[in-house]
Amino acid sequence: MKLLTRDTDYAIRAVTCIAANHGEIHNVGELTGKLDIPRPFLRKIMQIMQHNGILESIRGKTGGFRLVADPSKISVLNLIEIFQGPFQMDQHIFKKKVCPRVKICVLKKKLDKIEASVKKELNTITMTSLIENKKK
Amino acid sequence: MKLLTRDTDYAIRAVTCIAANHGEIHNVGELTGKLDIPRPFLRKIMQIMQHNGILESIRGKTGGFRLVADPSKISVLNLIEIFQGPFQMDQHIFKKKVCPRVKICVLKKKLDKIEASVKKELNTITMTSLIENKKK
DNA sequence: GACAAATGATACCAAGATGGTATCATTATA
DNA sequence: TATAATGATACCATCTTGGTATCATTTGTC
Repeated sequence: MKLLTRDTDYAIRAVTCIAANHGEIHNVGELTGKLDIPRPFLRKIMQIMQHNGILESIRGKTGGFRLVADPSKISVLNLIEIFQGPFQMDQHIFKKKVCPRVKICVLKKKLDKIEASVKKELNTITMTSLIENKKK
Repeated sequence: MKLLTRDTDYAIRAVTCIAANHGEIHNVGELTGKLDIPRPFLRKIMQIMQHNGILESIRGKTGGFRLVADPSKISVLNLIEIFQGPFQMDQHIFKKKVCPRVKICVLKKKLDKIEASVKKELNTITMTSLIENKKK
């Protein structure tokens, strides 16, 4: 049960890396080298983040991507939901009928509670919190 | 990121159902009817639990399965690990090189902490805790 | 002993998700 | 006008999930 898929993982790397030099334009070629992510795959990921209001793109020869959202407001949860869809860990549990003596509600409730707490935790991990404070 | 896959889900149903009548032999045909699980799939699941010391099998015409482990000591975590392998939510994160200014350790540590707490919670959900106490 | 009905062991399989690649069009700078 | 960036899409191989199918073996009952 992977919490982060590959694209989310890569996205976190890319965003933190860009956020470290906030305001500057970074192109995929540059990031590919820094982050060791396959270039075409990273391109796709960057485009998705652009569609989702995390990045802004500049086209043309000296183009690239720039952070448009506030890095202190982008959480790991945000990126997970962009790349993996709505966060839910207890899909399709006990939808069908079950042995009558089993308290399905207990399990459902406990799992829901776990889910909520994980979600909350993931939301506190912001991009800023992942960047070194010390200069150099 | 599903916490429980289908087999784990089914296994929980089956075990709780069997545990509700502890000591008795239940065959797959009976459980299939009660639990609404495809028969051959349930058979496979039961066999896996037998291999893992949860159930004991009785062969022959009046055979079936019987609970061999203490239902108060079988947790949802146990079943997850049987069907889904070792519980780890942060596989392959940041294995390769990353932008030097990014604190990869922070993310790793936070995810590890989340994982540990989820694991702990899942371990407290035992089969007994899912069975109705009231007779009938 | 033969039959029926259970499990044991395995092999197979379709659909969807994952982790990418490839291609062509468009934009903008030099 | 050539070059180098992104935009948009289509494609693709592999793995995982959620099963099915088959044949062998065991055991109770007639």
